Amino acid sequence: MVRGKIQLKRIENVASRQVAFSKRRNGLLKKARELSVLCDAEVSVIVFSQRGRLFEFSSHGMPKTMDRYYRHAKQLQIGGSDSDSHLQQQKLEAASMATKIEFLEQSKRKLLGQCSLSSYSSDELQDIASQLERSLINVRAKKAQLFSEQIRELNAKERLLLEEQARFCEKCGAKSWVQVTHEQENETYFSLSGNSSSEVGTELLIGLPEFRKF
Amino acid sequence: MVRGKIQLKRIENVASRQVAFSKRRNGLLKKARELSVLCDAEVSVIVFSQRGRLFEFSSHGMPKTMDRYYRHAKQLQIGGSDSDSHLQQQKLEAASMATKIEFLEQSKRKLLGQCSLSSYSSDELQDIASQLERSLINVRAKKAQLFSEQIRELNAKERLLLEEQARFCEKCGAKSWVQVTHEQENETYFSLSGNSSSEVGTELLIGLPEFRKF
DNA sequence: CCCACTATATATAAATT
DNA sequence: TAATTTATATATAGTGG
Repeated sequence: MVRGKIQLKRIENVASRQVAFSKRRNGLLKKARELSVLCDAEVSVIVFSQRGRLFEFSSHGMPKTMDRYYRHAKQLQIGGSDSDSHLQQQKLEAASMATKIEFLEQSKRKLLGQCSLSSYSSDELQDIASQLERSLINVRAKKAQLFSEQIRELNAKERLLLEEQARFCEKCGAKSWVQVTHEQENETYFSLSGNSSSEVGTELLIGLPEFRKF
Repeated sequence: MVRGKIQLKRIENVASRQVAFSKRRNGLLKKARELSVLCDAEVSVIVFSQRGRLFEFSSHGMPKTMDRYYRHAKQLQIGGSDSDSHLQQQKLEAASMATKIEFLEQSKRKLLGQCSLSSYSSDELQDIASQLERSLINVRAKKAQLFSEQIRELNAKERLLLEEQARFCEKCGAKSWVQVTHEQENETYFSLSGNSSSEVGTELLIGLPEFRKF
């Protein structure tokens, strides 16, 4: 900008960088305010300095803008299904993927220390990843099967108990409280045990620790 | 700025306003990019035009920055918390979460293996792998917890049945077949439900060959 | 960290095409 | 409607407090 064009790359000198940050940050926020006022637009700017200090401008309030941003993104995804929108979808997905990768990179530092898989080749790591995927499916299937068996056993036993109890009741001419409640709740409790394992993906993502926080 | 200072107020002429919006919007986004690159800062800009079109810049990914913003705001809030700022926090959190959901759902398919992962670096693949690993654990824990709860319910019900039946037996002076078999098998079948449910999955998983590799 | 100065690069309002 | 030009306002790197 002055006395020598700047290069569009990180300023290496720390002091210069800090000064430039201060000036340009103010400039950016000023421009943002001008844009919002002059052109009647909704503008939000978020800036984090290297040391984590927050600077912001928001013409309509940050939550409102963030909310609108979310709704806009959602709309784009739902959008029509012409031939062209497929390309857009691809682009969106690619962008999302990059975003997701950033998330993973970020959460790595937070949640895990560095382990030493970095010596593996890309292909090897890909193999590991897909293997883990298959493992997940196998494990889930196996576990589901095991638990389902247990539950089936319990159900069978309970049926026996109920039948026997029914016989007792017949003899005694009374109806037990337990029998009544069981009839009410049986359906709800055991509907899960028979489901398939094909929806691994959804559950997997939902299970992400970072994701849970929100 | 040119040929007459601008006033910091809405441009009334519609055409002029739109032209100004286009130019200033580009300028703002450029400045934002420059700030992020030159000063190594995390910068996000969201602009909605009057007609609702979205323009954005985000140096580190919009969800990440929104997430960081939310967490930062939350931190600040710890000091004084009036009822209004709490509501705003809720909204912020919701918006942040929703955006994150959007991005995660969009990228779900790709991450879970339908695209070739070979274009990613070793580190990135490592992230994905360990994320899957941790996700696996979470999913497993959740499932185990769910099933354990079911089993615990069943056990509780069965105890009730048995007690009631015992009372019947007392009256009738007989011992039922079901009661006998239950006494034999109770230990084996139901040992899971008594102790902590979180360990069920781990034991299961460690026993599987696929998991050992990681 | 912020302020002030200055020389220059950039941004942009308005006119033109 | 959008690109190009022009003239001027603004932003800002470098410098010194």
